[in-house]
Amino acid sequence: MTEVLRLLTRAQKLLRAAADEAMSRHGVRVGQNLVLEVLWETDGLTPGELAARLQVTTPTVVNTATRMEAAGLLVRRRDPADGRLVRLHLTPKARAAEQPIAEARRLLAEHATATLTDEERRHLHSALTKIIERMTESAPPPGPGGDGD
Amino acid sequence: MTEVLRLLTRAQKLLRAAADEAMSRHGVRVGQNLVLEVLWETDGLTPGELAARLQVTTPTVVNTATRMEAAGLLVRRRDPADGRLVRLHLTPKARAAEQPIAEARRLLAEHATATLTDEERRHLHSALTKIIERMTESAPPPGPGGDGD
DNA sequence: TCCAATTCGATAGCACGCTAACGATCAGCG
DNA sequence: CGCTGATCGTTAGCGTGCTATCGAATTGGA
Repeated sequence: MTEVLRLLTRAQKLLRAAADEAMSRHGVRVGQNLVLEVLWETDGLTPGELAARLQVTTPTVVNTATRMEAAGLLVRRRDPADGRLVRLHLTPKARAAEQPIAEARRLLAEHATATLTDEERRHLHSALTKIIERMTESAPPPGPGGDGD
Repeated sequence: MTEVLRLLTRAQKLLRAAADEAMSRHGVRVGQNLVLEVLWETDGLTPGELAARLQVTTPTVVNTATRMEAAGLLVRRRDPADGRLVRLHLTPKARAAEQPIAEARRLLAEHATATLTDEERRHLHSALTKIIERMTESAPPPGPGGDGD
């Protein structure tokens, strides 16, 4: 029964490692590519907005942004209208990486699911969605005493 | 297509967070419970053996073992026959935590997959296994130029 | 027997996630 | 107009993974 948890962890770890290796060939780490995916679409977001879209905490985005700034992938600009806000803007270097990285990501997904049929992919998609819904809505995990069904 | 990767990451993250919270109530962090699971079964393993079983690197086990030693969950003993080896032995405290932690883990798995039918669980299990096989055997990820099918 | 190579665990340093606490800025009320 | 509270980003510190490197111990060949 707890086997599924193990499989999920293992699969995710393997995929993450493969993604990191693929991304690294384009000068981007696995966590940074998630930031890029959002900023390619909507440049100039704040760390807080980015964190909300990526479903991570703000400090996580701040740290990643610092590394990306050091790597020349983005620049921080204070919002002229609200001095509390910081807006993250991609550099040309980051824009140039869009196509190859998106392609690498697509290839990885294809590779990983190559031995699955379309129906199996749909089932997987559906099952994962159900688990995510389950874990988000009834967030309180089962403790001694039963859960809230 | 890359959607499945996102879902997998998100599901794993939610489950990990829930597991960490559940385990923390028993004084054990999520990474430590994996070490416990193995040592409950086979006490006195070396960090290297443990790492192989958990499919992580040795430094990861060493660090976790250090934290667990500080928490009074295990003790290190040098192997009398081979001075290079360190054997990890659980304390009574760690053994006492076996039942509640195993139960918490079971409840979590049940909770997470509560909205899935048995057939859906089998499909999920099968799909994840296929992905893991795919990623382990043909480890080299798809790079520009095609993969090795 | 003794030295070189191998095999261990430990350490250092990084990426990426988290919570807690801090400082700066803005908004709103008196 | 000024002060209080809310809202930001940042920093500090931790857990869990990784690679690279080091020191200690064992092993095997000369």
